[in-house]
Amino acid sequence: MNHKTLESLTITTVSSSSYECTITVDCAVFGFQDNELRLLLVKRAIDPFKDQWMLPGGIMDEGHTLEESVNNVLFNLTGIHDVHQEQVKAYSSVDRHPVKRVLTVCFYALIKPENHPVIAKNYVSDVQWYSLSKLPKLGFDHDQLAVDALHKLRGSLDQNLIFGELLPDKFTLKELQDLYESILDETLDRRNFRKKILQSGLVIPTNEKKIGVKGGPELYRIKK
Amino acid sequence: MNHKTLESLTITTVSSSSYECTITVDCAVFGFQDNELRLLLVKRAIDPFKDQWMLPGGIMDEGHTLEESVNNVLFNLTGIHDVHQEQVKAYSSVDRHPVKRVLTVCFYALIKPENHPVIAKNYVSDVQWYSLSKLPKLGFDHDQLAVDALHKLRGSLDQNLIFGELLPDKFTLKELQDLYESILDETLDRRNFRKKILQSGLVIPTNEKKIGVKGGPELYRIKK
DNA sequence: TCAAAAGTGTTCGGCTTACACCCATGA
DNA sequence: TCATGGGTGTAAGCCGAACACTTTTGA
Repeated sequence: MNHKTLESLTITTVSSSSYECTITVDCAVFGFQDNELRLLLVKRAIDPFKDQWMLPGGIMDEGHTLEESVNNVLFNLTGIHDVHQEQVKAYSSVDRHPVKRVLTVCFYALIKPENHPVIAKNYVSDVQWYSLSKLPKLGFDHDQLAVDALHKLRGSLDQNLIFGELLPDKFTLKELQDLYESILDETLDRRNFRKKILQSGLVIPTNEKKIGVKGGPELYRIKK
Repeated sequence: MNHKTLESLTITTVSSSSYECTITVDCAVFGFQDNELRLLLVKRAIDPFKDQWMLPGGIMDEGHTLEESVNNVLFNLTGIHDVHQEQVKAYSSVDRHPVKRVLTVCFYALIKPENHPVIAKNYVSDVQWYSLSKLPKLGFDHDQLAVDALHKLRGSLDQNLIFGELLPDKFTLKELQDLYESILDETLDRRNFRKKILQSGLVIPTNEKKIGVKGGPELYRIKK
């Protein structure tokens, strides 16, 4: 443990002399496209890390919470708006930003890409959905943030109905299974998967069939 | 969604004009004492929230990470040092501190109270271990932080060997079970609990018996 | 008509749950 | 000696894992 800063902490109430630090939010936006899980990356148009891919991120603005700032940042960089997000973790290494000290809180969000066309805005020169298996090297420490966000997403698979955020209103069980397999990065038994999902009662058939697909699969929707 | 601050975010790289904000850390320190889980609280000696109980907390100091700051804060307020902690969540409501805007990252830590005598230091007038069932109303939004920290602790019960941080080197299975029951807030079947723990292989007998207790229970220790 | 994908049930093993009596010890 | 707590085993139900064939549809 480091006690070098003992003195600096004897004033422990918040006052105008407190050390302040820039706070940013970054967001791992996941979408399900072409039957696989994808991550939304932006290419940065300015230094540092000019022309490198990274998670969309930006400063937390005055008078707004972290969550509100995530929405603002996503809109300003990619045009995406009104997403629900979950907090992953705060990162505080003193050297994670080369110019000045920055504390970052990372989030993940789940969206349906077909409902959210993306466009590069402001200091971003490009926006792309990347397959998780083909991610480029990311700027800053965003490789780590992306890994942590995926782990968090995985961990919440059982609890939440996260698929509702990622799939269209009507979907086949095959699509749902592909989504699960993408997130977990493992293959699942089709019969056991169907049994588990249908027994949960969270997904119900619509009595419609998806056309243009061999086998004529039933379409399902989230209950309620 | 609120787009009022669109303009303020068009400059999204970090610059000297970025909005800055005081960052603090708070820590829910859990200890196992008198066969129940307890939470370490400090009584604040200064305004705001003078004379109210709360989680120990303080500012993140320049040149140190959040984790290092937690250790510094705990040492400066309670004398506790060198604890391992886990991050719970960041809190960013704009009005959570009555004087100025403060972003707080909350942690939890697990310690053995008998190894960490506590003393009130600096702006703290008292330090006490509180049974979870008898917590007072806490200052700031610390009621919420405490609940969230306990949930996080609960969630990590299965994965980690967290008991190693909370129990003495040698302990009885009854003590371990009491710890689990305290954290989960439910009663467990004694035989099933023993079976599960012993089958896991993470706990092994020492061939010593605890004296001063009826029944003469065997003492166990964490493997390796 | 053929290739591809959808749909469907059963068995097995392991894990969790419920449950009651005897033994060791301190008071 | 007695009251308290420690220690032990078995049976039943539940859940997850493994596994193959028939039906539907688009090409």
